[in-house]
Amino acid sequence: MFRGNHPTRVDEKGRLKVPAEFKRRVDELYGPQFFITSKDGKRAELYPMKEWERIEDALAKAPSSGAKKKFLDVTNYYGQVVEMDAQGRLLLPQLLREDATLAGDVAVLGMQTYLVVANDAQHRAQLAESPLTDADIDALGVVGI
Amino acid sequence: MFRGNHPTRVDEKGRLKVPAEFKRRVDELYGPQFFITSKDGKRAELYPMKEWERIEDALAKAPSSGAKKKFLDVTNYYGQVVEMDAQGRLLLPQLLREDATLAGDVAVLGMQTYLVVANDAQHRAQLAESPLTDADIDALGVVGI
DNA sequence: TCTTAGTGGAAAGAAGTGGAAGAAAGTGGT
DNA sequence: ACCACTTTCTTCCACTTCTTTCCACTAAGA
Repeated sequence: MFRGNHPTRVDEKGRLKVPAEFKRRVDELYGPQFFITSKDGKRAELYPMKEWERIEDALAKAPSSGAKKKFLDVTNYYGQVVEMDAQGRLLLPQLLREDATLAGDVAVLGMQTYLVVANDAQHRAQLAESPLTDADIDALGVVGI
Repeated sequence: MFRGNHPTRVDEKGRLKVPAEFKRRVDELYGPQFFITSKDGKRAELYPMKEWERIEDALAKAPSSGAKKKFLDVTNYYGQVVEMDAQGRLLLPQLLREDATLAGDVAVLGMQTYLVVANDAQHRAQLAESPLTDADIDALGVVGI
């Protein structure tokens, strides 16, 4: 399980340094292979290969639909299989770097089964724009929050 | 399995450079022969010959229908058997190059068993036109995305 | 001070590109 | 009908550019 925010940097070659905390988990639970993609072109999502394959399988079983087609179109457009180097760096796909403004300082968020990489300023703006409401929390139906 | 997007170029002779990542897979699993066609004239689809033959077989067993006739009509209209050269290039059928505006920068998308070649700008425009919404994602009902 | 995390960059190798030379196909004239 | 010429197509060679990998240094924390 990936948890929390670990700020890191993207160098001029477009390489993302995977924060040590996340790298430990990756080494332990998964291999060095990732599927890096995006659902909106605004932030990168890093799926350990196993997790992405699980999603592909689930998707293959789902009936054809507009949503499914759109999902495949966009995730395949931004997506690339990428291998982490010995120093724990991932070369982000160029299209995604450009569209999501991923350069210099970025935030890496643990989202349970995958990681999100976002431009810090952009991410703050989005949080401000669509904040979590009481109604959202109620809808989750989770006790103790 | 073909996955993700590997941008490449079509030169003035109409030759598509197959991205190295995809070429490796082709060399490994299939031969250099492809069936290049389209279902809508808007983007090219590249089927390794084996995969296309599998489709033909399935089609031969299906009962005659309007859908089948239309499928054969359009795929045979645009279709051509093409062999990859030693440098990993495919000469795209001229009709398809014209109708799908395949020149200069193009996106090559891995769709599991086949590849899609699309004009980059055109594909982006389509993504922008019908974006993937939160509701779409909810509708998929897949855990962990 | 020692160990672990993070960074930069050089060298080797792979990928991509253009174009020249050879082959094939098409055309016209005797 | 055959030959010669022209033009187009195809294949392959050679160069350039980019990518990847790995080494070594710096910085930070224990």
